[in-house]
Amino acid sequence: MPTLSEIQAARGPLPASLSIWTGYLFGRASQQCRAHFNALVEPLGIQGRHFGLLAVLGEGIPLSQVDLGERLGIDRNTIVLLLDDLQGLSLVIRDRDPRDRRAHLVTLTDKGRDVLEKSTKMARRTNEEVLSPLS
Amino acid sequence: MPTLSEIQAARGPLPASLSIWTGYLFGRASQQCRAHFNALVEPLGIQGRHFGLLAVLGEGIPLSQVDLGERLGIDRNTIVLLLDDLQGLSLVIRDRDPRDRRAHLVTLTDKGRDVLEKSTKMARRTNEEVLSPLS
DNA sequence: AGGTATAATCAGTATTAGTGATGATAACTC
DNA sequence: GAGTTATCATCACTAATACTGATTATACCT
Repeated sequence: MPTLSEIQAARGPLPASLSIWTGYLFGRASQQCRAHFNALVEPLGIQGRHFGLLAVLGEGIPLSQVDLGERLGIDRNTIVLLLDDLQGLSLVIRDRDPRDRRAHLVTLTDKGRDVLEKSTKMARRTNEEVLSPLS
Repeated sequence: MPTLSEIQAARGPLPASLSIWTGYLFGRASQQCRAHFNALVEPLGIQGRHFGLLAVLGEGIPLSQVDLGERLGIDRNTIVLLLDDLQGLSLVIRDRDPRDRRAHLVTLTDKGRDVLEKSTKMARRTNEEVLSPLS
């Protein structure tokens, strides 16, 4: 994996005065990755922010929505909305957890696994293209 | 400057399945930097997104708003709003460009230079603290 | 001079994240 | 085991931020 300064150098002429501001570099890089990836997965009906959920669920362990939120650093309320999207596309299922009937256990459907696979390829492509100017 | 994998390792237990998704790492890192920095500069009345403007203007070359937007990757319309904030705090001045009376030349005031200096220190502190878990 | 392009601004909209309240269930306490 | 408190998911509302389109002034081009 590249160093930050390599990334910075590759991103083209950034204001010199901002080179000390690492957070800015992260922001720019994240912005570019997101834009690139979003364009790639748009035909699948999802966005970058859905990918994290799919990827974590792809590990095969059914998780509650709180768990998902904590792992991904996403607010619980936002998780609800993102899962609504994914459920609307039949990519995930919410089942009551028999051990805790307040919670929902979220799992990928077959279609969800398929979309995860496809979008994982897109993620790799995004990495390559966004980081390609390096070496 | 550290490598991405070092940063990732330092950020704590991230879902393994997301390690291929570089954009996610950038996003998380950027999020943390912003939160940390915002808290530090809040007493100065500004936010992270204002810092970029101050820093670029701190180079001493008066720039038009379009130039600022291009350098920072920020929409022209958003630049207007951010400069409104900074002008409201008397940190910048907008003067008509005598060579192109459509454009405004934006420069730092003395107070702006002072705030830039202080917030630059905060930026350094943020870098250190956010990246400190590395060696 | 007339047509086209650009700079800044504004008003409106869209997107997204965050807050507070609610109903259901669980865990705890006595 | 009844009552209190805490937690999970959801919803409705709000806040923050970014994007769109229109407008005005000025420049450029021929």
